[in-house]
Amino acid sequence: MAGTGTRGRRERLRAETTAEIKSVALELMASGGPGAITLRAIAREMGMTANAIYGYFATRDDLVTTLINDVYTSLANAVDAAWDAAPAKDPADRIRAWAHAFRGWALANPEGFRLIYGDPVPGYIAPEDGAAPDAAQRVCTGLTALAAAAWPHAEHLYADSDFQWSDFDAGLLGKVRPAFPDLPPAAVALALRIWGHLHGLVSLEIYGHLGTQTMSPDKLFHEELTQLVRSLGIAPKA
Amino acid sequence: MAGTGTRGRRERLRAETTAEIKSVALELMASGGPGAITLRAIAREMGMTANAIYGYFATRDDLVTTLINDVYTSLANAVDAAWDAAPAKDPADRIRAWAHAFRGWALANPEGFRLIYGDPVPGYIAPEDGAAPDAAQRVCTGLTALAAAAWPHAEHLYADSDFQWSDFDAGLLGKVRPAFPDLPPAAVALALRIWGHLHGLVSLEIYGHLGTQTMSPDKLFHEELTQLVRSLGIAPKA
DNA sequence: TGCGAAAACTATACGGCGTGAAGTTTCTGC
DNA sequence: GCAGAAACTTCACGCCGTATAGTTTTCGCA
Repeated sequence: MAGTGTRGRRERLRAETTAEIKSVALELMASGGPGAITLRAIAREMGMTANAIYGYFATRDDLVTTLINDVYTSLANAVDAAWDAAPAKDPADRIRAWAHAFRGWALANPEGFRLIYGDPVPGYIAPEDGAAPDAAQRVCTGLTALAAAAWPHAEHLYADSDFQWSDFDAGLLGKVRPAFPDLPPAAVALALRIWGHLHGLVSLEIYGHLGTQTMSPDKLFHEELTQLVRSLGIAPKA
Repeated sequence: MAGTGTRGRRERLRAETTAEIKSVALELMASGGPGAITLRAIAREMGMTANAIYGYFATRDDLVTTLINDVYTSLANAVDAAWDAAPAKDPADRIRAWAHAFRGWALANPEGFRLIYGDPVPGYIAPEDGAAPDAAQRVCTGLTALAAAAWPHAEHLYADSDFQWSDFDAGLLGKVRPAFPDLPPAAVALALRIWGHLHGLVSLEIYGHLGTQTMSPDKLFHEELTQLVRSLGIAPKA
């Protein structure tokens, strides 16, 4: 009995230290950008030696990967929650809610956005599996739900496109097709296009390229959503 | 006479060395990403000491700034050339040419794209003036020309939007308004939106986020252009 | 033509980085 | 109580940017 208790204690301490490392790393990223994530800085902040961290993460890239996983999951949670919270009966509102959640999360976590979608740290190479790709697929699945909501209105726009299922990643389709059995491949293309549109505007804004051209990125994004909803054939809300 | 000749010689040598530094830096960037741009690596490649480079660039950030200026100018030249080469009488073709030039340049110079639109090197802070912002405005001006070409067809979509001139950067307007005197503020918003759309798709592709979802980014981008031209009210080419 | 100055470059050094190897302390389970 | 594992430190290496001081090459002018 005491044995399992003490083993639990050690594991708990380990988990706490791991959490603290990640938390400190996120703080450093928030204050100094992804480039500020250094093992030595983290260790300094925690009163340890840099090498002590190697007991928790095999390499700095491993730590970054874990952070990306956490951050991407947080983004996926945010947009999923917004989608679920919006009334299902109004596709336009749901789309707007999703998009605003996406941009809102990015503006609230600009360094996280950079970590996910930009160059995180020089030389870092993202692994092909793990929580981050899963979260990316959750985001894409959410986008497809968005496209599915609009598809009855937008279908005619894709009458002469020729997308095949083989144009898309099997992993993504494995989640999407069971959820939306009636959706054609072109609807996935629409989802990716919408992703591109939103990502582009938010990305330009986060990286400061939009701020040098317009004073009202808010208004521009709002206009984007208005036009998006309209182009999907859903009547805009009054 | 000999004096001016020899002075010219020294200046020429200096210019050649400067050019070689930039060229080597671009090679390093192409092979190892923006993070591979290190003074020591450049010097090693050139058979010099790292400190010798300080005679040409005050700091590494200065070198990076110069590279960004060059690269951004090259992008602006590419899209401008494509625009000028396309027949003026067909707005749809011109828009497609511009967009394909944009994506083509990005795919041909992915590291350059990252250098311009991503985090170049950790801790680097871009200056507010110089050739790069100028090139950015050239790109935006080109985009506005694109929006202007489509405006007669697209105007009705913006009937109930409320953009003001004060929503946009004075520097940009200084170039845009004289060139297109009849264009309303909403057309600039349209230009920025188009920029966002194209940038988003290309950015996702360059950073590898699109490749994990679709096997045919080409097809997706082509579809984007088809829908873009259609949404602008220009009849798509058969 | 020769000399003082300026420009180009090297040598050395400092602190920060990721990381590997080896040693030390602390805790755990039998 | 003690073997062993886990946590952590110390030391080391090579990389980076960059500041300072010293050296060599080149130039302009008398």
